[in-house]
Amino acid sequence: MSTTDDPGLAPLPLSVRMQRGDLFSDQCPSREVLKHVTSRWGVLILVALLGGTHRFSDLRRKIAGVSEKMLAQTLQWLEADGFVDRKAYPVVPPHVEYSLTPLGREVGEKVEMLADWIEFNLPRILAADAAS
Amino acid sequence: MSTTDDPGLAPLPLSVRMQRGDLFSDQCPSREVLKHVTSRWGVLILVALLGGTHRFSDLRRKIAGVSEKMLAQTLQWLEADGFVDRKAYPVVPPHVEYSLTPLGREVGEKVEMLADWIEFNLPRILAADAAS
DNA sequence: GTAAGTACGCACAAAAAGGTAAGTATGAAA
DNA sequence: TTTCATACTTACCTTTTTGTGCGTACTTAC
Repeated sequence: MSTTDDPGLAPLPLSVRMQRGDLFSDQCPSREVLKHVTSRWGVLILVALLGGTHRFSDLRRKIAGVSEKMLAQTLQWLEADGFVDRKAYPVVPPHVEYSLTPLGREVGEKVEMLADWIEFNLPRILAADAAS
Repeated sequence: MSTTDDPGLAPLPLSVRMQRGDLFSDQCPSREVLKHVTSRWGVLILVALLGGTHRFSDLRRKIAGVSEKMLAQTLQWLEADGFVDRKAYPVVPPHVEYSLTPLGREVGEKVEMLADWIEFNLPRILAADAAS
């Protein structure tokens, strides 16, 4: 099966698939996409891949704390959304390379800006935490 | 109690609180902040508040699908992180106004850029979904 | 001979997130 | 007089997410 594991993504009419999404409405599929992109590991994967192609185990080592299961799953979400490109070489010790598609590079950049902002402004945020 | 409900935020030494965060490392507090900001309702709250001050029930109506519980909880996270300002008027039917702090406006803008990108590019993404 | 590395899938379990319903105080509208 | 609206909190339960450990097929290094 090559379809998504999510049974909620029934075939939508073309007219709907042409429209801009609306995150404020309940049923909008953009919420699913947002979920994948902003998921715990999705953010880190996108940022990591902005730095270039990585193998599965490279990502696993770079992103401290991910389990193999979650890394695989999140990569599959991002692949299904068209953000990540997976290239598998049928060699004996498995060899798979992950990279961003053009679409993935675009979201990745937005995500990275957010991630960078948080990293850079952590001190200001922690100061707020302490004051609360 | 005015501290966070999260027992994991023990008092950190000042020297640590001055440093830039690193999302790739496991224990970095920036991951907590990221979690709040990119949480299911956090994104929507920040974007909504970029449009101006809102009352609790205004937010509830604008963000289709949030429960009161999650709205309250997410607002508390964002308040503790210094992104949201809560102003309560001690009148009989409760009246509370939420707005963004300067810090909140900064993250909010990053988040909005991501949200906008997703909404605008939904058609391209759904096309990828269909092709998978 | 045996352990390690690779890129996962699967079953089971724990943890976290989320939803629902009810309660609160009080004034105003129906 | 019953109902509604406000801004939550709390208890309880369900759903979702995440982690853990094991298995795989084969090669290389020890």
